[in-house]
Amino acid sequence: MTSTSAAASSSKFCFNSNCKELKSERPGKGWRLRNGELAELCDRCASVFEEGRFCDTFHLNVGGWTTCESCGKRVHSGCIVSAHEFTLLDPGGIECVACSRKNAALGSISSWPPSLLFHSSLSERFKEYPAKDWSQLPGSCPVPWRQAPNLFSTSTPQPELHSRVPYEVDLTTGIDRLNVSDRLSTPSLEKKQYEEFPERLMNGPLKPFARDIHENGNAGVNCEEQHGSCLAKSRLSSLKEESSNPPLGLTVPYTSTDEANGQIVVSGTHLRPSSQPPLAKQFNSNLHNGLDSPAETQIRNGRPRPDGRGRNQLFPRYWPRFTDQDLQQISADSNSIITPLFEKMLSASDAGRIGRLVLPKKCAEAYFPPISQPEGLPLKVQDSKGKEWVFQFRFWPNNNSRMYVLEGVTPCIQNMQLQAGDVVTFSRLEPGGKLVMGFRKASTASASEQDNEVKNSNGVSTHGDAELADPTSWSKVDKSGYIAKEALGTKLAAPRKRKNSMLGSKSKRLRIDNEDLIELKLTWEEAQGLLRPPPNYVANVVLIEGFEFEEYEDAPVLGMPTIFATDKSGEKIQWAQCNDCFKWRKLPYDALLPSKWTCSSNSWDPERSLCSAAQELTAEELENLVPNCNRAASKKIKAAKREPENVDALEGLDTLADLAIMGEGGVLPASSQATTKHPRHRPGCSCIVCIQPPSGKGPKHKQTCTCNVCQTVKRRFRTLMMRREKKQSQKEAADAALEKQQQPSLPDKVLENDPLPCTSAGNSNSPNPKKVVSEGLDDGSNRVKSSISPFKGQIDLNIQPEREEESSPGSDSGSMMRLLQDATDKYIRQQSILSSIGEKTSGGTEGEKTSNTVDLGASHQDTDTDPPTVFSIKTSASTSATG
DNA sequence: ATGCTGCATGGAT
DNA sequence: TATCCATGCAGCA
Repeated sequence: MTSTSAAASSSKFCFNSNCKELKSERPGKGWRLRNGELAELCDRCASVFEEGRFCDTFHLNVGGWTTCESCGKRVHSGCIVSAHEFTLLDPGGIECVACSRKNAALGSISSWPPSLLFHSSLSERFKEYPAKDWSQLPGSCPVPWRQAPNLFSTSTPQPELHSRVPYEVDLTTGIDRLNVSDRLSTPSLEKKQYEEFPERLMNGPLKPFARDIHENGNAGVNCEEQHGSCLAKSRLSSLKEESSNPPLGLTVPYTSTDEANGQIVVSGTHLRPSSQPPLAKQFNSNLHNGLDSPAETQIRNGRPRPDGRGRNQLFPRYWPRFTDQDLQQISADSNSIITPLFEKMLSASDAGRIGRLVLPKKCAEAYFPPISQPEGLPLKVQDSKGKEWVFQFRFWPNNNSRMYVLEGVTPCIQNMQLQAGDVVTFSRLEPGGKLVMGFRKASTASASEQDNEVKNSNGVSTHGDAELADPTSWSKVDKSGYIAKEALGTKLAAPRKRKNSMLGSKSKRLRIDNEDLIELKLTWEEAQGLLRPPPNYVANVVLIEGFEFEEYEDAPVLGMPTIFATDKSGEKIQWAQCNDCFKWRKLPYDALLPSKWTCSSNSWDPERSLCSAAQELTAEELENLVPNCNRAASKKIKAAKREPENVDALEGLDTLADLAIMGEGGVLPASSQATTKHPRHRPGCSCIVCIQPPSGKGPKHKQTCTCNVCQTVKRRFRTLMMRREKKQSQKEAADAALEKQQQPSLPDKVLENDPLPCTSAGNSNSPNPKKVVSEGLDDGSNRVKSSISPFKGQIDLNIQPEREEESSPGSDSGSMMRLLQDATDKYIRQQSILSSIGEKTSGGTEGEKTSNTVDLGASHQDTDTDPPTVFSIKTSASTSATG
């Protein structure tokens, strides 16, 4: 057969053995051969085939004719050419396609495409040649015979076809889809498994999509039960292969939620009689009796389908949850049905400029054509707008496995305006089997989409803008740096960020991640800067080390980033940008803005309470304001390089900077770390990583240095301390409830000189940050340092607010910490003095005090000239974040 | 210098 | 443990 079929394309003559005509230059295509190729026919035979009269014309005198049990029509049931023209009936006999459809529409029992009979062989074949010959499947494939076992064992790869033929399933037949869907079925047919099947079926809220019939069953080509048992066995065996993973695709979150409300009906209840394959209804009826449905469900819903290796369970995160409205619209408009296949949340890499979308392996193997060559093949995908894209579907060898990617997705991604965190969905449009790519925005999903959205089973929540903007939601949001960053409006680079648990690793990559961690913490700090008091809430002002802090019992709101400045008259003001017109409006210095603010809310300046009002700030002035932060940093660095006094500056703050990083990250970064910029950092990034000159380069810093690095380090230090204090404060409050208060809050001096750091006995009900800090130093080394520190705040730089559960840096941390502490002590003392006299002295000082609210990246200013501000810290938030 | 390509790495599951 | 997959990165154009 192989040789025969091979002749299909090589011979000059029509493939019809009853015809001796020469093929034309562009021979007509007939039935699909077992090797996947299409029989090439002369024009006449092709025409006859197309009209469905091939067997009638050429095989009349050949055996194998059977009569349809319903209508009596004769069908050449033993012929590859007519394989799709009939279905096999359970009691025996056959039914022609028309009758099969009709009966299916009437709710008859399940039918299976005859091709399913070969599934075991098919899957077996795919097991051996997982990527062979599937490129042909997309084309019209009226017969399943190409999957015949002997073929599988002898078939030869045809990479040329793979690379030539874009994947676009022919609408006229569905067998290809059947193959697509079931090609992963496993071969073993164990009766035992079959017997288990119904039970398993009933276990879950299985409500498969009617459309599965399509997927399995070739668009209306009805095949009957007789094969069903066989098929079922085959499928059951597949299921069993996954038995180690009971959830399989059977109890599917979205199945349980879709049909009920019709939201995911994409392929089910929205079917129209006109287009809905009769089998659909039939299928549903099967569901009710629990037979066969699980497998169907699994397939239909894009649930895990066993692959040749028997390990093809799709992870829940890839389960399609819904089809976006556009897709549904397409479905409605085109009288077609959409079957969600899978979805994937875009990673930073996916959404990046490389244009490569990594496909989940199992999804790729389950729903995309098999590819044997790394080059893969072009894949046509239609987007939700109907626009067609051609991606290169290919793979890379990877650890004896494959990594599937779609290349060239950048235009599409951009067209859809997708970013990391957004979700792309892959569906199949029926009839036709065309791949359709939809999407779901992570942050701007439409209301309807949000409504439709089933709660994410894997816990990935899609935060809408509203949710983020909603102060009440803030408290629900994890107070991690990521969320904070998100809250700040910064796009999340990797929504499903891997847990950072590689501290101490020597790997460069891990070190980079450490830096990432640092940045995240800075982000938290930035988030603090955005916190605003809740409306009508009077904060408790706490003075800590000369700094005023506002404490809130309730969650503060996320305020809008503003630019603090001083106007020409010397008055302290701030600039805020309207969310609508983006004009900058001058506001009182103490104005507190909601996270979204528009001109209409500008009650301070009625003349500019409309977006139409001109902007007071000139472009030049604005330019001076906005980029100040980064410009100033670079200026300072440059200036420092020029200034001899800076060149030979003490290493104190340098050390402080390093140690602060170490403190954050838990390890002292290697010298190379400071030079390794994480890709996430962009020009203009003002985080500690980016503003640090490469190790060994850049200026040395004096204690009085006011460069950005020093300021940032100091600022961070303070923030850390504050967070620590707050946590301790809360802890103390809790402890206080249990312990007798032995002593009122101790004067600073007492604490300073208290050689016994264990001062829990001296707890005070009123939070005393200074004392709290010392109380929090339950680590032995910390205690020592605290006791020897002249620093009245008893701040131990070894504290890692974010890592309180972790031990302090390594054994050598002591000396480093001393250095750090020394530097910090000096610095803090200076700060205290400057603060107490209320002078606006060095920019560094002022910057220190304001940076937490001001240094918010692009929209915030360099802190040099900013007036003192207060920290807006939500006690509970801090606690939850650190605890 | 820049972007692309193919593969390697390693954390997460 | 094996596998997946996000991402880094060397080599190349």
